Amino acid sequence: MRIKDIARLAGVSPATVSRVMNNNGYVKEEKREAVLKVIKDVDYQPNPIAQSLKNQKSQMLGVIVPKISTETASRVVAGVTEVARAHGYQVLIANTDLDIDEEINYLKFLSNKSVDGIIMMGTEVTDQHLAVMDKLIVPIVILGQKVKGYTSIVHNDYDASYTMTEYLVKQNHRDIAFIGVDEKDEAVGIVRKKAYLDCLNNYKIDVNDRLMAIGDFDIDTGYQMMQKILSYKTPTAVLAVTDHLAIGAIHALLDAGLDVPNDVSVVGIGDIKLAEYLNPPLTTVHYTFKTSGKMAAETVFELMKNPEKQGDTLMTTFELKTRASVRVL
Amino acid sequence: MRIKDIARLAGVSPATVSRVMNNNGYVKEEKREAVLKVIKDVDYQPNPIAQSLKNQKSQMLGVIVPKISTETASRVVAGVTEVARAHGYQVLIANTDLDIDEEINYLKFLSNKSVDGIIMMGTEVTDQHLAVMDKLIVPIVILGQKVKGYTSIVHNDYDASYTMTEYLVKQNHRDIAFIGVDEKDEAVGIVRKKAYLDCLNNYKIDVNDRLMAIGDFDIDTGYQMMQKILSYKTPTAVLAVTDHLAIGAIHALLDAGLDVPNDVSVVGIGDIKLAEYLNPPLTTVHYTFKTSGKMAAETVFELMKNPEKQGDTLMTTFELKTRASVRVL
DNA sequence: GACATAACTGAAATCGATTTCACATACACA
DNA sequence: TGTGTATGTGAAATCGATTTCAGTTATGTC
Repeated sequence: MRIKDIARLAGVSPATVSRVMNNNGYVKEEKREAVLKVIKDVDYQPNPIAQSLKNQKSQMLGVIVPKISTETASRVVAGVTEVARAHGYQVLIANTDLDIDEEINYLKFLSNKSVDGIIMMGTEVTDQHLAVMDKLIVPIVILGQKVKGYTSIVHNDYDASYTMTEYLVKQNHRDIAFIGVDEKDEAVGIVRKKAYLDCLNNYKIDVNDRLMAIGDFDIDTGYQMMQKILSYKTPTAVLAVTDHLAIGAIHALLDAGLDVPNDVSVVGIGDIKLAEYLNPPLTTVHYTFKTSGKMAAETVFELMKNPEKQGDTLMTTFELKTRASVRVL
Repeated sequence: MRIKDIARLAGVSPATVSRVMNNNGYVKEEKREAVLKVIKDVDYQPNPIAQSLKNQKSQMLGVIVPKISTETASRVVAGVTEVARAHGYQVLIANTDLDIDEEINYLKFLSNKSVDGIIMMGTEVTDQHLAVMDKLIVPIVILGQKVKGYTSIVHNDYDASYTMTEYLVKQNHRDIAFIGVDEKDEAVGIVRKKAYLDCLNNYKIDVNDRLMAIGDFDIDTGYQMMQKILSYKTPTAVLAVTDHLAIGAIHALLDAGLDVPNDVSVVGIGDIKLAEYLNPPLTTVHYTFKTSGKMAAETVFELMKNPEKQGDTLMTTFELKTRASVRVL
């Protein structure tokens, strides 16, 4: 069913049908009703692709995620889809599976008027990214990393990590181990570590390199890094920069015959869904990822109207979740 | 940059540029090179929307999910995107947030030649669904529920649940409580319960209604249902039809001063990522959701080539994961 | 050298909508 | 009764690609 068919059935021209559908221009009441009746009878829905071509907008938002199957990404996408739907938009998912080249390919592809706006959950933003982003004709919002000149929505990594560290200090911990990730990830790798270091310095606590370990994002890495630290010394507390790393650390401690939190306290960052159901329930920092997704989408719609507003950095809130994985010394 | 511009720059007609891009028809080697050079110089990428309109396919797959932020859904989507990418396809996410009306709206919208194939992760398939699905012109694959006349990919809910129950029986449990969900969800609500009942019957174990509770899908429900069962009697084992329900049950047991597994054994179904890191690690059934997503996508591509093949039911495998949450009596 | 066939090319039609433009009719006001 | 404005309508152009069709040139075969 094309608009031509509707026009024929209603005894009018395609132009009139279009006017009825889009509710603009003059249409005599009788004809309007005739058209609406036909539309209803045959359950006509206009071809969105033809509309996109003519209107020069696709009514689609592109979301580039490093790995859709993570809790963080899927919550962000949930937020984005919610806002998108409210604007009558669809969401196109570009799942890069942590492949940087794919990320750039998708940026190019999506930029190509195939979506009206892009939300990128970045881990690493390279010069290659910037080169492609510079040529983008649709607005883009970066989520999770701060990129100069582009609108970014960042989690308050510094304050979150600082608050978490400070919390341990205030529970009288002094031997606080650190399990982090590679510095390629600016927000998690660099910022969260800096906050840890700054906090220790502010409280005049010696920083001990051998109590610090760096690795990947997964639970296994948390386990191994914890083992590595234990082989040197048993700290009284451990700050892991993600909850998954914290889970790995807890298991390494348990396997080493230590009790959490009685022998060693452990905290994470992120507040994954199951954090409160772990044993012990994990003390961590709660980020509102779904809200970040909503913010990102709303900001993209903002930018679609006012492209010159590009460049702001918005910061999401966080909340300390104190649970049973920390002991007061 | 449109194809016309490329044509002008290369001194040929748009038709020739198209022939070069799509590698069909005759093009003299020199012209081909000239065109390719221009394409490369200006980094030309054809407008996918115009292509979709002309080619009558969008190179997009639509995925309707009840809730993208669940582990199951996001893993399925991960599988779908992987296969889609291999076929040069994009993935459109329709997140219904468990709203049945939205599900039907999306079906209508997507059917409208806006995607070339649909994958629906259904919970409940109503007559309204069927009415819309009947009119669909693009292939559809239903994931997680069996729907007559349509290609479905189902998890082997019956065998999984039966195997899980039988496992408990073989560990000499006889008082096996059951925590299920509403029957609106055919696969989880009906099939998994039937398997439990059949297994008990086959082993001549009396079924006790008061050891069975039905509710929603979340952890809290698991907690409450377990409390309800405990108020009647303390069973020796509990079968929860999802891992989340199992987690809720475990917490209710712990809060009631009972030990898992020494006082009560608990098993789930689904094997969420953290199942093995829970305390105790949860005995459950592992489903390959990402693989299901891949299968679904591959099947859709199959159906795009051979629409007459519609109607098959494919079953995914599962694997019993025996961990420490069960004790031998 | 004649004729068939292959190689090559671009103008124009097409996909399905929207919008401009030109034109027609109705209505108001002097 | 004329003139200006509001109302109403459809033919045709347009969005950016692909493809058919008709026509031209090159190549091969007898």
